[in-house]
Amino acid sequence: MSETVIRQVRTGGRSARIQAAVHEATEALISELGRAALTVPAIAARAGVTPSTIYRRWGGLPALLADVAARHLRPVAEPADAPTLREALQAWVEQYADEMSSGPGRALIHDVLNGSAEPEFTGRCCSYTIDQLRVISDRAMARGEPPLPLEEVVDHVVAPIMYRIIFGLDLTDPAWCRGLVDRLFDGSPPLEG
Amino acid sequence: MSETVIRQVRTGGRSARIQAAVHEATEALISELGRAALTVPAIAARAGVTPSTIYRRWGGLPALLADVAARHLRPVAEPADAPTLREALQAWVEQYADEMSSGPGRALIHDVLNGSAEPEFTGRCCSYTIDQLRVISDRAMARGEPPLPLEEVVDHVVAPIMYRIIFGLDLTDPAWCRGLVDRLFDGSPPLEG
DNA sequence: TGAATTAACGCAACTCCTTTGCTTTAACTG
DNA sequence: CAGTTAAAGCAAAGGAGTTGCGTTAATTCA
Repeated sequence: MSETVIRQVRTGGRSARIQAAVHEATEALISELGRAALTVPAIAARAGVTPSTIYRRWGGLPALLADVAARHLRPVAEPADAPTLREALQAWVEQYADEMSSGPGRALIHDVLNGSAEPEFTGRCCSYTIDQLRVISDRAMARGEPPLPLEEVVDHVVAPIMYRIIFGLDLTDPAWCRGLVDRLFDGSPPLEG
Repeated sequence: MSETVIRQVRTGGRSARIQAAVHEATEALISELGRAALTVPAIAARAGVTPSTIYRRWGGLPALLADVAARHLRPVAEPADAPTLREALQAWVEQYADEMSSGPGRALIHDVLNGSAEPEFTGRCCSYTIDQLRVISDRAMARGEPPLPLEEVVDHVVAPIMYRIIFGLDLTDPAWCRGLVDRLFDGSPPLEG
């Protein structure tokens, strides 16, 4: 016997204000103390809020960090344009790999993955990536070029990069990233060649 | 002025016994209570150990879970053999994807990634994968077939699968996994085709 | 083999994160 | 503008995590 309770969410004034204050406080304390010394009570104090508010809204520190990280991973600008589709993707991949493999980038990814078992925050990150790729693809189509096969780009360009970052492997060779894009455009030879 | 202290680690009797007891207790409590209700004191009590022992040796619950998970992710057997290299890889990928995308598999991966910023446990998992692929490759070479390009297999077969699992995407289409291997062996066409 | 050394565990006290029941505030509804 | 009820504040209780110190036992070396 389960009652379906309609629970309306309040998005207005105070809630929005507190969310902003908590996010701000979190970012400030991360840069001041680092993640090691970060605690919910400390964030609450900085934000002018009681700890129980954070615990009830976010559930705990990992979920809060994931929320903040996911927000940071949202691209601030549209991907750079370039004369050709290949060059545009090349440029985007280079920047993507640089940002994600940097110290702060790895920390953000770590935070997002630690957030929760629920794919709430990870899903957001995937969407950001797809959105960027779609912009690049649409611009190219407007010039008469073929569209990007988005799924293949994710599988064979984005995934290899993220795999190495997530599993702590080096990503210092810029030529390797370019090779991923080249392989996508030029095709790959059958085995044994 | 830094003193380099040689700190020898003790691997003998008691340490090994306690490590085994703690691992056993962890696994038992995971299946009894689930990860949500899991705590270090509970594990310590079950293992007949004081909590401080666990905190000092592992550092905390996430690191302990990562250690246990990494141990579980170690392959129990050599990969299945098959008449040809392609079939052997095909079979391995199918099993790999099945195990990793299952509920328990995703939980183990999550635990390993949450373990620590240090690539201690993630590195182990990568090694397991590479080792399995190397076995498949070596067996094929003994039959006169070409070796597997290990790095390419990781980049274009393993990475796409792991990316989808880690970011909470579906992985229900077995044909998609086969397609990854086919693409590796048959090559991929250049764009715009 | 046996004594010396010291890494690792047990114990206990302490700190403070986390949870929870209740009250108060203020966002939404009609 | 009054009524309803999410969401925040407050405070107390519970429990996770930390640390200093004594004890145990693994390792080394004579």
